[in-house]
Amino acid sequence: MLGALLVIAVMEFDRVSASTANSGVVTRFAPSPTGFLHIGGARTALFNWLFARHHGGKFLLRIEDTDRARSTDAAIEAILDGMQWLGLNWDGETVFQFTRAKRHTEIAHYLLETGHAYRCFATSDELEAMREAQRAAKQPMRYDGRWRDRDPSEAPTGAPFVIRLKAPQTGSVTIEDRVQGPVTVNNEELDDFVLLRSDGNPTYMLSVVVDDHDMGITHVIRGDDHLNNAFRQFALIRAMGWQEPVYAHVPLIHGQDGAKLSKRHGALGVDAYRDEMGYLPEAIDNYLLRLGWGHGDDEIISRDQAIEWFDLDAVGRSPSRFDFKKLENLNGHYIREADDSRLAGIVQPLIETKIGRVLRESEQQTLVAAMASLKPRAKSTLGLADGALFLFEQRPLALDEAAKALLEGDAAHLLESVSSAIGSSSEWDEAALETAVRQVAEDAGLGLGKVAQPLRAALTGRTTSPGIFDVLLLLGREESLARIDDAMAKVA
RNA sequence: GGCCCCUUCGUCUAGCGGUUAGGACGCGGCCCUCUCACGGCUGAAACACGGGUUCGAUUCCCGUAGGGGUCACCA
Repeated sequence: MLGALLVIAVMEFDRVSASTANSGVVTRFAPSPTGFLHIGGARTALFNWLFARHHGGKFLLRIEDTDRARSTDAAIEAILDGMQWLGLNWDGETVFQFTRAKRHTEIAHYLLETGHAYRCFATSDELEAMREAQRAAKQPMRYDGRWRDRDPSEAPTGAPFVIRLKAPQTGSVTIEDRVQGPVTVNNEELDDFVLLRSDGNPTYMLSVVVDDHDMGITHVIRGDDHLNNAFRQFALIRAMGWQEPVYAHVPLIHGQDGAKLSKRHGALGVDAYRDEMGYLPEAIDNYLLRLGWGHGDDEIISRDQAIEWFDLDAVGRSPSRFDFKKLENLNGHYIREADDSRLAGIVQPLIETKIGRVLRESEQQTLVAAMASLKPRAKSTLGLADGALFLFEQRPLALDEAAKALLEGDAAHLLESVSSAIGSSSEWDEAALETAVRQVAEDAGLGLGKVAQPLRAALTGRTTSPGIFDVLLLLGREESLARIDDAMAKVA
């Protein structure tokens, strides 16, 4: 019953999409949920999204979950979550490919009936032997068409079979790829690939073509590891008499060493870029956009600008290497531009984890206020959290080695002078604090730095921090004086 | 191995027959400066190689080398 409804729905969809096929751009991102949304997939999704938005078209999402053994719900979650985080919203309902298996099967049988496909009874062992022989003879390894013209009655009764496409064996096909340019392959290079497995399940090659057609996809933008598949899919599309989509095969992203991106280099899930490396989504989008695509000398490109400028013709044809340094630089830029309360919201849980307690309301306000002076110093939200940590640490502060060194010598006297100078100040604002501290330095015949550094060590436990007057302001009078006292006690 | 694709500073790229080969990241120096950042100025740094075509090639063509992708009843 459900299946019947599905078929009707698909046929309906089919008709609708066919009537709109020429009027607008429809792209899709079609990940298989066998792992997280990795950075290469994210870029493919971004390009599809930008192209669709640029043309005022639609961007669809299809989960290719036909490999039941390897697909997981967790992976689906990770993909949807990652896309939302990157701001890659898709149009319409998410299509789950597995739910359309019946439709795919029907197409395979239709092809069989119309003579565009045939049953192949060759066993796995038999095919393996064939490939082994080809390997030994240094021949290209491909299915030799042994059942292409044989009568199915020659097979043992009840023997399992697959359905293969009867692909053209002569001539050639040229794909006008929007990124790769015209690419031609001789049909003899292609074999009769499997449409339907012996267990009756459709293969990826069949499913993609049918789904892309039914979903009205006009532009297939994907990694160039699929370029060879495009020729096989072409044969299938033609056998069905369908309209071919425009193809754009984007080069893959490589690691810093030029080898294919692997876990070792950062082919991690986008969630790792967020949680473990502290990147902002807009930084990742901007970086990914500039990887393999350029627009003159422009580097910092807003979302709106990207939509306006993005074009497939400007996508390069050579693979590019992933450079964390540049991503980091972009991340620093976007952190500086980000809203303070948004950043505080990202950083707060990180801080709470580190100090092992929840931030009070007043502390949350301090955190937001601290962002202005912390932002220009951070390259990641992790670093931002680390920079804010001193504000909420418990007294007496644990000093790092360099900070301890700063408190040696006559630091105690200086701190005492500072303490009484700022402690007696009626105002606790930047102007008053600066006047007071500078006066201490001048009286001691020292530069401001000689006073500010020990003070910084006392107040933050570190040797680097935002400007010393910002620190004083953020900490407040009571906490500042108490920390200075702690430090003096420690030195004495 | 067959087929397909690629090749401008270390990296990402601009260039689309005539440029002092531009920008960005990173790196060095200087400035700013209470530290670290930010910011500003500045320096070093590239057309893989060999043939053509052309008055002239980074740019067009062909090789060579190097790199990548792909050759499943996986997607």
